[in-house]
Amino acid sequence: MKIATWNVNSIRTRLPRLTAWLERRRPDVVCLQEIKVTDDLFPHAELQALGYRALVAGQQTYNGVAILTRGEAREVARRLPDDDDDAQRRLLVAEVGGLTLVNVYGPNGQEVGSEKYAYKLDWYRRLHALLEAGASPAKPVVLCGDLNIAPEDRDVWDPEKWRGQIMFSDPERQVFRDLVAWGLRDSLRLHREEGGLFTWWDYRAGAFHRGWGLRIDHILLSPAVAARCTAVEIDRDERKGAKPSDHAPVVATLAD
DNA sequence: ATGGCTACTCCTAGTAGA
Repeated sequence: MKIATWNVNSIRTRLPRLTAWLERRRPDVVCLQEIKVTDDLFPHAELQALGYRALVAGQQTYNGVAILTRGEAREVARRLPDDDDDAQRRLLVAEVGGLTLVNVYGPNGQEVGSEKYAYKLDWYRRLHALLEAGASPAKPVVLCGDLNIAPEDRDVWDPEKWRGQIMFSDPERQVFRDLVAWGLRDSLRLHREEGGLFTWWDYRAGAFHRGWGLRIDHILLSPAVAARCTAVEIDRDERKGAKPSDHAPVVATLAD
């Protein structure tokens, strides 16, 4: 079973690349972030043609998450407990293939100390509360998505330049450690120890070419799932070529 | 030294992303 996460930065703009990648990769489950489309305009037909059904928590212009599956999926939650109906669409929880799958698009935070930064930290506090109340690390849990947090120095192209900056500030890194402490493993680090494994590169300044990236997209697994995880890959080729997302997909393979 | 792109919108400038 292959589980993937990809911030596509607009599913409508990215549809040709998404469908080509799905045909080539054939993942069983795909968590998408930043689909930037309302539920009624989600491209169900194009994805159904490739054998995927979709759960969608969409929003106009900003945010929006979806889960694509080849098999059955049951929606469990589409917002944090204390979010109201028009809250930012950043969460989708489903039961898929015996797993509790938590698809996360973490707030960016804009700038350390800003209102959006406070929202980011509070959003993660509430996500942690959701996990505490509604899930157990003793069960098969997959939490994945664009967390907008680079957890360690080796996850940043220039840690000294980034230290204290958005996505790499100490409170944000603590958020990531809190998720791990709750009972999740950073799946990529089960297999790879080296630095330079990035999932996002700024569109500007030729950042991809220069290797100026961050690892902010993650697949976290509870121990029972981690034990089945045989490989984790970053499809960095998806950052190349015409009209790429600024994020690359991450794909975890689980043994049956 | 700075910013360098992309995608969105009751669109052609402003906001946001990260």
